[in-house]
Amino acid sequence: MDKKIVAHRLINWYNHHKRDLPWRHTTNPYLIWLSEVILQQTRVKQGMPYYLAFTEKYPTVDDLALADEREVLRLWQGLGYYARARNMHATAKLVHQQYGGTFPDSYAGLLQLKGIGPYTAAAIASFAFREPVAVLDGNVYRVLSRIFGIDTDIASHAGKKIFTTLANELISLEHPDIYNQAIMEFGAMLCTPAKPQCMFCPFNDACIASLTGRQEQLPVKSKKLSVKERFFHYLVFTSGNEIALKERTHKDIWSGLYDFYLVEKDAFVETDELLQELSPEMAGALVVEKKSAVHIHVLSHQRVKAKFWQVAVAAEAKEKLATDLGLTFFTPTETDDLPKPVLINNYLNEYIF
DNA sequence: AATTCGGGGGT
DNA sequence: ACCCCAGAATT
Repeated sequence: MDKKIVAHRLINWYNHHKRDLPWRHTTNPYLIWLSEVILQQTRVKQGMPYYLAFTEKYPTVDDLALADEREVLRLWQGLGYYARARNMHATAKLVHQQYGGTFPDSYAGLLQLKGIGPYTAAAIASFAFREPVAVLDGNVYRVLSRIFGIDTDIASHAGKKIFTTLANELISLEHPDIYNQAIMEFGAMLCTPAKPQCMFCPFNDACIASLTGRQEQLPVKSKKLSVKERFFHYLVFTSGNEIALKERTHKDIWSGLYDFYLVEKDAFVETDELLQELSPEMAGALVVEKKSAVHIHVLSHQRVKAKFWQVAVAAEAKEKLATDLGLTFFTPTETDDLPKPVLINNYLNEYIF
């Protein structure tokens, strides 16, 4: 396949089939950055409402910089990979305070910012500043591996180098922004992981994968994901209409979010055992009101099995319990304003509110 | 180079 | 049940 025709065919296909997406109507680096961070490992359909919410609440990088991090995480709630939101907020503050609200205007400059890696730097540099640097995302790996029949492992150092070099040979110097949009859109809409639409593909006369029937074998990705199983015992302490929550600050899933008092064990144990272990002298002041079934919450790398015990706390024991266990009691309104994992939010909606 | 970070959707 | 998604940071 002649490398010079690839960009032309991709752009031609794109001009006829592209979706109308809001971040394609701007060259504002802030809006492009926002969309790219949201879309990291996230489908357009899932990210779209978040993009609309963030652009409405924080129209400029300065607005985002001045926001409280908890508020940013709350708006991010449900999107996952919460470090993205924390890094995004940190970068907003840096751009606001150090750069006067103006983003770096080059790939190299963007790459220095928290939460901006090779992909996102290339995306912003090309879309906002028309810098001819090729994006490498899951779509690009798939499209290029198939058209050129490259079976080098895309997770390996050698693979990344091969694809990076190839992508930067293909990029249109006249329209680097459109080329980058086009190849990703092509991968997302036509050259899909399963059942690609080869019948309608502008490369079906030359695509190595199509000609050899290896569409489903490419790209080659060596990855084995070990899924760990975890057992969470959540003690949902209530006092009147208030609920006790705790910020997750350790290095684990859901860092920065709020959940209930958590006891993790290698397997489920009984309620009595749990409360005795917690505080033998206070067990009498605690009344287990509800016990939930097992909620299985699936993450890409963990299977969390959670049981919830709703425990009423006697008024005289409330302060000591909160102090001893590092909890804070919140009203329903306050609770709603806190960022929480989907597992916790679901429980609250189902059993409390 | 391998792990760790969510949650949703497609097959 | 398994795969992927406009990846990045950490070890």
